[in-house]
Amino acid sequence: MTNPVFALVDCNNFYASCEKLFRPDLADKPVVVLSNNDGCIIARSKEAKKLGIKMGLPVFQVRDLLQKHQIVAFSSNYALYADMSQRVMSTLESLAPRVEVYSIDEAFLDLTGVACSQGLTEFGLEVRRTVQKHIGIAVCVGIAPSKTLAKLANHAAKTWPKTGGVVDLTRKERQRKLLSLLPVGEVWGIGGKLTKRLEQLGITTALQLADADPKFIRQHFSVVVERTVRELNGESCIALEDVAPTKKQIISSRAFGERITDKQQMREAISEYISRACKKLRQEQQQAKHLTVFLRTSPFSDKDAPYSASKSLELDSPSSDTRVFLANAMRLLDSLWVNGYRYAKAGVMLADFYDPGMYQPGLFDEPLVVKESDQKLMQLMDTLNNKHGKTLWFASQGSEQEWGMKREMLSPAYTTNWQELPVAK
DNA sequence: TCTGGGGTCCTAGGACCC
DNA sequence: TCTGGGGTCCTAGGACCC
Repeated sequence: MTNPVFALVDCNNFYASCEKLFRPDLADKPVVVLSNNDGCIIARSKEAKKLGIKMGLPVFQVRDLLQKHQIVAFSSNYALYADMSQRVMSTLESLAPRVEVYSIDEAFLDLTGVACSQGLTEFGLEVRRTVQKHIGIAVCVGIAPSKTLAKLANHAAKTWPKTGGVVDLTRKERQRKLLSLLPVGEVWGIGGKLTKRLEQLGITTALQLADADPKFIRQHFSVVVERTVRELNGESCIALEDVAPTKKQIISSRAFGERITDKQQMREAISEYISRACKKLRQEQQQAKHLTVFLRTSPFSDKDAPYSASKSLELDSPSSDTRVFLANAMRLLDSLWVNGYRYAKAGVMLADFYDPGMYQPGLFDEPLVVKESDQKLMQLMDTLNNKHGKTLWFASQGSEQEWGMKREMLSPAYTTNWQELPVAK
Protein backbone atom coordinates (compact mmCIF):
# COMPACT_ATOMS: atom_id res chain seq x y z
CA MET A 1 0.00 0.00 0.00
CA THR A 2 1.28 3.43 -0.87
CA ASN A 3 1.52 6.01 1.87
CA PRO A 4 -1.15 8.67 1.73
CA VAL A 5 -0.26 12.17 0.59
CA PHE A 6 -2.51 15.14 1.23
CA ALA A 7 -2.32 18.68 -0.03
CA LEU A 8 -4.14 21.50 1.67
CA VAL A 9 -4.92 24.40 -0.63
CA ASP A 10 -6.01 27.56 1.18
CA CYS A 11 -6.89 30.90 -0.41
CA ASN A 12 -4.94 33.87 0.92
CA ASN A 13 -7.11 36.39 2.80
CA PHE A 14 -10.05 35.00 0.84
CA TYR A 15 -12.86 37.51 1.47
CA ALA A 16 -10.53 40.49 1.19
CA SER A 17 -9.03 39.05 -2.00
CA CYS A 18 -12.52 38.62 -3.50
CA GLU A 19 -13.33 42.26 -2.83
CA LYS A 20 -10.03 43.43 -4.29
CA LEU A 21 -10.51 41.39 -7.42
CA PHE A 22 -13.26 43.71 -8.59
CA ARG A 23 -11.60 46.87 -7.33
CA PRO A 24 -8.18 47.04 -8.99
CA ASP A 25 -7.85 50.54 -7.55
CA LEU A 26 -7.47 48.86 -4.14
CA ALA A 27 -4.79 46.42 -5.28
CA ASP A 28 -2.17 47.37 -2.67
CA LYS A 29 -4.45 49.21 -0.27
CA PRO A 30 -5.44 47.82 3.15
CA VAL A 31 -8.89 46.21 3.05
CA VAL A 32 -11.02 44.53 5.71
CA VAL A 33 -14.29 42.62 5.54
CA LEU A 34 -16.85 42.86 8.33
CA SER A 35 -19.16 40.23 9.81
CA ASN A 36 -22.93 40.39 9.51
CA ASN A 37 -24.30 43.62 10.95
CA ASP A 38 -20.88 45.11 10.30
CA GLY A 39 -20.03 43.88 13.79
CA CYS A 40 -16.46 42.59 13.74
CA ILE A 41 -13.45 42.15 11.49
CA ILE A 42 -13.55 38.74 9.81
CA ALA A 43 -10.99 39.15 7.04
CA ARG A 44 -7.99 41.36 6.38
CA SER A 45 -5.79 41.94 3.38
CA LYS A 46 -2.08 41.58 4.01
CA GLU A 47 -1.70 45.36 4.16
CA ALA A 48 -4.39 45.53 6.86
CA LYS A 49 -2.67 42.75 8.82
CA LYS A 50 0.58 44.66 8.65
CA LEU A 51 -1.15 47.71 10.16
CA GLY A 52 -2.00 45.64 13.20
CA ILE A 53 -5.70 45.06 12.59
CA LYS A 54 -6.52 41.93 14.57
CA MET A 55 -8.95 39.21 13.57
CA GLY A 56 -12.35 39.13 15.23
CA LEU A 57 -12.15 42.55 16.84
CA PRO A 58 -15.38 44.52 17.16
CA VAL A 59 -15.38 47.30 14.59
CA PHE A 60 -16.10 50.06 17.10
CA GLN A 61 -12.86 49.23 18.91
CA VAL A 62 -10.70 49.76 15.82
CA ARG A 63 -12.69 52.53 14.17
CA ASP A 64 -9.94 55.07 14.83
CA LEU A 65 -7.30 52.78 13.38
CA LEU A 66 -9.39 52.16 10.25
CA GLN A 67 -9.79 55.87 9.76
CA LYS A 68 -6.21 56.80 10.51
CA HIS A 69 -4.81 54.40 7.90
CA GLN A 70 -7.66 54.87 5.44
CA ILE A 71 -8.46 51.19 5.51
CA VAL A 72 -11.33 50.30 3.18
CA ALA A 73 -14.06 48.25 4.89
CA PHE A 74 -16.64 46.04 3.18
CA SER A 75 -19.76 44.44 4.62
CA SER A 76 -19.60 40.71 4.00
CA ASN A 77 -20.97 39.70 0.62
CA TYR A 78 -21.47 35.95 0.87
CA ALA A 79 -23.12 35.63 -2.51
CA LEU A 80 -19.89 36.88 -4.08
CA TYR A 81 -17.56 34.74 -1.91
CA ALA A 82 -19.60 31.58 -2.46
CA ASP A 83 -19.50 32.09 -6.20
CA MET A 84 -15.75 32.74 -6.26
CA SER A 85 -15.23 29.73 -4.01
CA GLN A 86 -17.06 27.49 -6.44
CA ARG A 87 -14.83 28.65 -9.25
CA VAL A 88 -11.69 27.93 -7.24
CA MET A 89 -12.97 24.49 -6.26
CA SER A 90 -13.81 23.43 -9.77
CA THR A 91 -10.35 24.47 -10.89
CA LEU A 92 -8.88 22.29 -8.13
CA GLU A 93 -11.09 19.40 -9.23
CA SER A 94 -9.59 19.65 -12.67
CA LEU A 95 -6.10 19.29 -11.17
CA ALA A 96 -6.48 16.44 -8.67
CA PRO A 97 -8.35 13.13 -8.74
CA ARG A 98 -10.06 13.55 -5.35
CA VAL A 99 -10.94 16.84 -3.67
CA GLU A 100 -12.58 17.49 -0.31
CA VAL A 101 -14.01 20.98 -0.07
CA TYR A 102 -13.25 21.67 3.56
CA SER A 103 -14.49 25.24 3.90
CA ILE A 104 -15.36 28.17 1.71
CA ASP A 105 -11.67 28.89 1.10
CA GLU A 106 -9.87 25.57 1.65
CA ALA A 107 -9.74 22.14 0.10
CA PHE A 108 -7.80 18.95 0.75
CA LEU A 109 -6.50 17.15 -2.31
CA ASP A 110 -5.61 13.47 -2.32
CA LEU A 111 -2.23 13.13 -4.00
CA THR A 112 -1.71 9.52 -2.96
CA GLY A 113 -0.03 7.65 -5.74
CA VAL A 114 -0.38 10.60 -8.07
CA ALA A 115 2.39 10.19 -10.57
CA CYS A 116 4.45 13.30 -10.01
CA SER A 117 7.18 13.18 -12.52
CA GLN A 118 8.06 16.72 -11.61
CA GLY A 119 7.74 16.22 -7.84
CA LEU A 120 5.24 17.34 -5.27
CA THR A 121 6.54 20.86 -4.84
CA GLU A 122 6.29 21.46 -8.57
CA PHE A 123 2.72 20.12 -8.46
CA GLY A 124 1.91 22.62 -5.72
CA LEU A 125 3.38 25.46 -7.75
CA GLU A 126 1.28 24.37 -10.71
CA VAL A 127 -1.87 24.54 -8.54
CA ARG A 128 -0.92 28.05 -7.48
CA ARG A 129 -0.28 29.24 -11.00
CA THR A 130 -3.48 27.74 -12.39
CA VAL A 131 -5.79 29.18 -9.73
CA GLN A 132 -4.11 32.55 -10.04
CA LYS A 133 -4.50 32.49 -13.82
CA HIS A 134 -8.10 31.23 -13.94
CA ILE A 135 -9.62 33.03 -10.97
CA GLY A 136 -7.11 35.67 -9.92
CA ILE A 137 -6.96 34.49 -6.33
CA ALA A 138 -3.66 33.64 -4.60
CA VAL A 139 -3.49 30.32 -2.78
CA CYS A 140 -0.89 28.53 -0.67
CA VAL A 141 -0.29 24.79 -0.72
CA GLY A 142 0.86 22.48 2.08
CA ILE A 143 1.76 18.86 1.31
CA ALA A 144 2.17 16.08 3.90
CA PRO A 145 1.27 12.49 4.81
CA SER A 146 -1.59 13.52 7.16
CA LYS A 147 -4.20 16.24 7.09
CA THR A 148 -2.93 17.77 10.33
CA LEU A 149 0.60 18.03 8.93
CA ALA A 150 -0.73 19.36 5.62
CA LYS A 151 -2.45 22.11 7.59
CA LEU A 152 0.84 23.00 9.28
CA ALA A 153 2.69 22.88 5.98
CA ASN A 154 0.16 25.31 4.59
CA HIS A 155 0.62 27.57 7.60
CA ALA A 156 4.36 27.57 6.91
CA ALA A 157 3.80 28.38 3.25
CA LYS A 158 1.70 31.37 4.27
CA THR A 159 4.04 32.57 7.00
CA TRP A 160 7.31 32.44 5.06
CA PRO A 161 7.15 34.04 1.60
CA LYS A 162 10.55 32.51 0.82
CA THR A 163 8.79 29.15 0.42
CA GLY A 164 7.12 30.47 -2.71
CA GLY A 165 3.74 29.54 -1.27
CA VAL A 166 4.33 25.79 -1.33
CA VAL A 167 5.72 23.58 1.44
CA ASP A 168 6.31 19.87 1.00
CA LEU A 169 6.47 18.13 4.35
CA THR A 170 6.72 14.53 3.24
CA ARG A 171 10.20 14.13 4.72
CA LYS A 172 10.42 13.36 8.42
CA GLU A 173 13.33 15.76 9.14
CA ARG A 174 11.44 18.65 7.61
CA GLN A 175 8.36 17.77 9.67
CA ARG A 176 10.34 17.84 12.92
CA LYS A 177 12.12 21.04 12.01
CA LEU A 178 8.84 22.83 11.36
CA LEU A 179 7.09 21.33 14.40
CA SER A 180 9.88 22.60 16.65
CA LEU A 181 9.32 26.14 15.37
CA LEU A 182 5.57 26.29 15.93
CA PRO A 183 3.69 26.87 19.18
CA VAL A 184 1.27 24.07 20.06
CA GLY A 185 -1.72 26.37 19.56
CA GLU A 186 -1.03 26.49 15.80
CA VAL A 187 -1.91 22.82 15.49
CA TRP A 188 -5.26 22.01 13.86
CA GLY A 189 -7.64 20.93 16.63
CA ILE A 190 -5.72 22.61 19.47
CA GLY A 191 -7.70 25.70 20.47
CA GLY A 192 -7.30 28.18 23.28
CA LYS A 193 -8.48 25.98 26.15
CA LEU A 194 -6.39 22.99 25.16
CA THR A 195 -3.34 25.17 24.60
CA LYS A 196 -3.57 26.37 28.20
CA ARG A 197 -3.96 22.89 29.63
CA LEU A 198 -1.13 21.52 27.49
CA GLU A 199 1.16 24.34 28.55
CA GLN A 200 0.49 23.51 32.17
CA LEU A 201 1.86 20.05 31.41
CA GLY A 202 4.96 21.61 29.87
CA ILE A 203 3.89 21.07 26.25
CA THR A 204 4.38 24.36 24.47
CA THR A 205 5.60 23.49 20.97
CA ALA A 206 4.02 21.37 18.28
CA LEU A 207 7.03 19.05 18.45
CA GLN A 208 6.52 18.43 22.16
CA LEU A 209 2.93 17.43 21.43
CA ALA A 210 4.08 15.13 18.64
CA ASP A 211 6.55 13.48 21.01
CA ALA A 212 4.04 13.05 23.85
CA ASP A 213 2.86 9.54 24.70
CA PRO A 214 -0.53 9.00 22.97
CA LYS A 215 -1.80 7.01 25.96
CA PHE A 216 -0.90 9.81 28.34
CA ILE A 217 -2.68 12.28 26.08
CA ARG A 218 -5.73 10.01 25.85
CA GLN A 219 -5.93 9.92 29.66
CA HIS A 220 -5.56 13.64 30.17
CA PHE A 221 -7.58 14.80 27.17
CA SER A 222 -9.65 12.86 24.66
CA VAL A 223 -9.45 10.56 21.68
CA VAL A 224 -9.49 13.65 19.49
CA VAL A 225 -6.23 14.98 20.89
CA GLU A 226 -4.71 11.51 20.82
CA ARG A 227 -5.51 11.31 17.13
CA THR A 228 -3.86 14.70 16.63
CA VAL A 229 -0.66 13.35 18.21
CA ARG A 230 -0.66 10.43 15.77
CA GLU A 231 -1.35 12.70 12.83
CA LEU A 232 1.57 14.93 13.84
CA ASN A 233 3.77 11.85 13.59
CA GLY A 234 2.72 11.31 10.01
CA GLU A 235 0.18 8.59 10.74
CA SER A 236 -2.95 9.47 8.76
CA CYS A 237 -6.04 9.06 10.98
CA ILE A 238 -8.40 11.51 9.32
CA ALA A 239 -9.48 10.34 5.90
CA LEU A 240 -10.28 12.48 2.90
CA GLU A 241 -14.05 12.87 2.52
CA ASP A 242 -14.68 13.69 -1.08
CA VAL A 243 -18.44 13.17 -0.81
CA ALA A 244 -19.93 15.62 1.65
CA PRO A 245 -21.70 13.76 4.47
CA THR A 246 -25.36 14.71 4.89
CA LYS A 247 -25.92 17.46 7.40
CA LYS A 248 -27.16 16.64 10.88
CA GLN A 249 -28.59 20.01 11.68
CA ILE A 250 -29.45 23.27 9.99
CA ILE A 251 -29.27 26.55 11.88
CA SER A 252 -30.55 29.91 10.83
CA SER A 253 -29.86 32.71 13.26
CA ARG A 254 -28.80 36.30 13.20
CA ALA A 255 -28.12 39.24 15.43
CA PHE A 256 -30.55 42.07 14.73
CA GLY A 257 -29.51 45.40 13.26
CA GLU A 258 -31.56 47.06 15.99
CA ARG A 259 -32.62 45.51 19.29
CA ILE A 260 -36.10 43.99 19.17
CA THR A 261 -38.61 44.83 21.91
CA ASP A 262 -41.77 44.20 19.95
CA LYS A 263 -43.19 40.72 19.67
CA GLN A 264 -44.58 41.26 16.19
CA GLN A 265 -41.08 42.03 14.94
CA MET A 266 -39.76 38.93 16.62
CA ARG A 267 -42.46 36.90 14.84
CA GLU A 268 -41.22 38.32 11.55
CA ALA A 269 -37.61 37.49 12.34
CA ILE A 270 -38.39 33.92 13.40
CA SER A 271 -40.55 33.47 10.29
CA GLU A 272 -37.68 34.66 8.14
CA TYR A 273 -35.24 32.22 9.77
CA ILE A 274 -37.71 29.35 9.46
CA SER A 275 -38.17 29.96 5.79
CA ARG A 276 -34.39 30.12 5.20
CA ALA A 277 -33.79 26.96 7.20
CA CYS A 278 -36.57 25.05 5.44
CA LYS A 279 -35.28 26.13 2.07
CA LYS A 280 -31.85 24.77 2.98
CA LEU A 281 -33.49 21.59 4.20
CA ARG A 282 -35.21 21.05 0.86
CA GLN A 283 -31.94 21.76 -0.94
CA GLU A 284 -30.39 18.96 1.07
CA GLN A 285 -33.36 16.81 0.04
CA GLN A 286 -34.07 16.01 3.66
CA GLN A 287 -36.97 16.20 6.05
CA ALA A 288 -36.67 17.13 9.72
CA LYS A 289 -38.59 16.10 12.80
CA HIS A 290 -36.96 18.30 15.44
CA LEU A 291 -37.33 22.05 15.78
CA THR A 292 -35.66 24.45 18.23
CA VAL A 293 -36.32 28.17 18.59
CA PHE A 294 -34.08 30.40 20.69
CA LEU A 295 -33.74 34.06 21.54
CA ARG A 296 -31.44 36.10 23.71
CA THR A 297 -30.41 39.55 24.81
CA SER A 298 -26.83 40.77 24.27
CA PRO A 299 -24.29 38.85 26.37
CA PHE A 300 -21.94 41.86 26.21
CA SER A 301 -24.19 44.45 27.72
CA ASP A 302 -24.02 44.90 31.47
CA LYS A 303 -26.85 47.39 31.50
CA ASP A 304 -29.46 45.16 29.87
CA ALA A 305 -31.03 42.43 31.95
CA PRO A 306 -29.79 39.11 30.57
CA TYR A 307 -32.24 36.62 29.14
CA SER A 308 -31.57 33.59 27.00
CA ALA A 309 -33.99 30.80 26.34
CA SER A 310 -34.67 28.02 23.90
CA LYS A 311 -37.41 25.47 23.41
CA SER A 312 -37.75 22.45 21.16
CA LEU A 313 -40.43 20.14 19.88
CA GLU A 314 -40.80 17.01 17.80
CA LEU A 315 -43.17 16.91 14.86
CA ASP A 316 -45.43 13.87 14.56
CA SER A 317 -43.63 13.03 11.36
CA PRO A 318 -40.70 14.56 9.44
CA SER A 319 -41.46 17.42 7.11
CA SER A 320 -39.82 20.00 4.89
CA ASP A 321 -42.91 22.16 4.52
CA THR A 322 -42.22 25.73 5.61
CA ARG A 323 -45.81 26.18 6.76
CA VAL A 324 -45.61 23.26 9.19
CA PHE A 325 -42.47 24.68 10.78
CA LEU A 326 -43.84 28.23 10.80
CA ALA A 327 -46.91 27.22 12.79
CA ASN A 328 -44.86 25.24 15.30
CA ALA A 329 -42.18 27.92 15.63
CA MET A 330 -44.84 30.51 16.47
CA ARG A 331 -46.10 28.24 19.25
CA LEU A 332 -42.57 27.91 20.64
CA LEU A 333 -42.05 31.65 20.40
CA ASP A 334 -45.26 32.27 22.36
CA SER A 335 -43.91 30.23 25.23
CA LEU A 336 -40.44 31.83 25.09
CA TRP A 337 -41.34 35.47 24.68
CA VAL A 338 -41.11 37.68 27.75
CA ASN A 339 -42.00 41.35 27.49
CA GLY A 340 -39.50 43.99 28.53
CA TYR A 341 -36.21 42.61 27.27
CA ARG A 342 -34.10 44.14 24.50
CA TYR A 343 -33.53 41.10 22.30
CA ALA A 344 -30.27 41.07 20.34
CA LYS A 345 -30.42 37.77 18.52
CA ALA A 346 -32.69 34.85 17.74
CA GLY A 347 -32.62 31.76 15.64
CA VAL A 348 -34.06 28.38 14.75
CA MET A 349 -32.53 24.95 14.41
CA LEU A 350 -33.77 21.91 12.48
CA ALA A 351 -32.48 18.44 13.34
CA ASP A 352 -33.31 14.73 13.30
CA PHE A 353 -33.25 14.35 9.54
CA TYR A 354 -34.75 11.67 7.33
CA ASP A 355 -34.61 10.90 3.65
CA PRO A 356 -38.07 11.58 2.22
CA GLY A 357 -40.21 8.47 2.44
CA MET A 358 -37.80 6.66 4.78
CA TYR A 359 -39.52 7.49 8.07
CA GLN A 360 -41.02 4.55 9.99
CA PRO A 361 -44.14 5.76 11.80
CA GLY A 362 -44.93 4.18 15.16
CA LEU A 363 -47.37 1.27 15.24
CA PHE A 364 -50.28 3.38 16.45
CA ASP A 365 -49.42 6.63 14.66
CA GLU A 366 -51.63 8.04 11.99
CA PRO A 367 -50.46 6.82 8.61
CA LEU A 368 -48.40 9.40 6.76
CA VAL A 369 -50.15 11.45 4.15
CA VAL A 370 -47.89 13.54 1.95
CA LYS A 371 -49.91 15.71 -0.34
CA GLU A 372 -48.27 16.17 -3.67
CA SER A 373 -49.73 19.65 -3.98
CA ASP A 374 -47.85 20.72 -0.83
CA GLN A 375 -44.53 19.60 -2.24
CA LYS A 376 -45.27 21.30 -5.55
CA LEU A 377 -45.98 24.55 -3.75
CA MET A 378 -42.66 24.46 -1.90
CA GLN A 379 -40.81 23.58 -5.09
CA LEU A 380 -42.45 26.43 -6.93
CA MET A 381 -41.47 28.84 -4.18
CA ASP A 382 -37.84 27.73 -4.22
CA THR A 383 -37.64 27.87 -7.99
CA LEU A 384 -39.05 31.37 -8.18
CA ASN A 385 -36.90 32.68 -5.36
CA ASN A 386 -33.75 31.11 -6.78
CA LYS A 387 -34.36 32.55 -10.18
CA HIS A 388 -35.58 36.04 -9.42
CA GLY A 389 -34.33 36.75 -5.92
CA LYS A 390 -36.74 36.93 -3.04
CA THR A 391 -40.08 37.29 -4.83
CA LEU A 392 -42.38 34.96 -2.92
CA TRP A 393 -42.57 34.83 0.86
CA PHE A 394 -44.93 34.28 3.75
CA ALA A 395 -46.84 37.25 5.16
CA SER A 396 -45.46 36.45 8.62
CA GLN A 397 -41.93 37.24 7.42
CA GLY A 398 -43.02 40.86 7.05
CA SER A 399 -42.07 43.08 4.16
CA GLU A 400 -40.19 45.86 5.91
CA GLN A 401 -37.97 43.82 8.22
CA GLU A 402 -36.87 46.83 10.22
CA TRP A 403 -34.91 44.50 12.48
CA GLY A 404 -32.83 43.31 9.51
CA MET A 405 -29.08 43.45 9.54
CA LYS A 406 -26.84 46.35 8.80
CA ARG A 407 -24.73 46.09 5.68
CA GLU A 408 -23.75 49.62 5.06
CA MET A 409 -20.58 48.94 3.09
CA LEU A 410 -21.77 46.18 0.79
CA SER A 411 -20.03 45.59 -2.52
CA PRO A 412 -22.16 44.82 -5.60
CA ALA A 413 -23.08 41.26 -6.57
CA TYR A 414 -20.50 41.37 -9.37
CA THR A 415 -20.84 37.78 -10.48
CA THR A 416 -24.31 36.68 -9.45
CA ASN A 417 -26.58 39.53 -10.54
CA TRP A 418 -26.81 40.80 -14.11
CA GLN A 419 -27.65 44.30 -12.91
CA GLU A 420 -24.42 44.53 -10.99
CA LEU A 421 -21.90 43.16 -13.46
CA PRO A 422 -18.71 45.19 -13.45
CA VAL A 423 -18.46 47.55 -16.39
CA ALA A 424 -15.21 47.97 -18.30
CA LYS A 425 -14.72 51.58 -19.28
C1' DT B 1 -24.35 53.13 21.05
C1' DC B 2 -21.76 49.41 18.48
C1' DT B 3 -19.15 42.40 19.77
C1' DG B 4 -20.92 36.97 13.25
C1' DG B 5 -22.90 32.62 11.70
C1' DG B 6 -22.94 27.79 10.90
C1' DG B 7 -21.27 23.56 11.73
C1' DT B 8 -19.03 18.91 14.05
C1' DC B 9 -17.58 15.73 17.57
C1' DC B 10 -16.84 14.06 22.32
C1' DT B 11 -17.76 13.52 27.23
C1' DA B 12 -20.09 13.32 31.52
C1' DG B 13 -23.94 12.35 33.90
C1' DG B 14 -28.69 10.99 34.52
C1' DA B 15 -32.47 7.81 33.41
C1' DC B 16 -33.61 3.44 32.72
C1' DC B 17 -33.24 -1.55 32.23
C1' DC B 18 -32.22 -6.26 33.71
C1' DT C 1 -28.33 -2.49 60.14
C1' DC C 2 -26.79 -3.99 55.71
C1' DT C 3 -29.52 -1.58 49.49
C1' DG C 4 -25.36 -4.28 43.09
C1' DG C 5 -23.35 -3.78 38.90
C1' DG C 6 -23.16 -3.31 34.26
C1' DG C 7 -25.03 -1.90 30.07
C1' DT C 8 -27.44 1.44 26.85
C1' DC C 9 -29.53 5.58 25.48
C1' DC C 10 -30.20 10.41 25.62
C1' DT C 11 -29.06 15.21 26.48
C1' DA C 12 -26.54 19.28 27.75
C1' DG C 13 -22.47 21.44 27.59
C1' DG C 14 -17.86 22.13 26.11
C1' DA C 15 -14.37 22.23 22.77
C1' DC C 16 -13.02 22.77 18.25
C1' DC C 17 -13.21 24.39 13.18
C1' DC C 18 -13.70 28.12 9.37
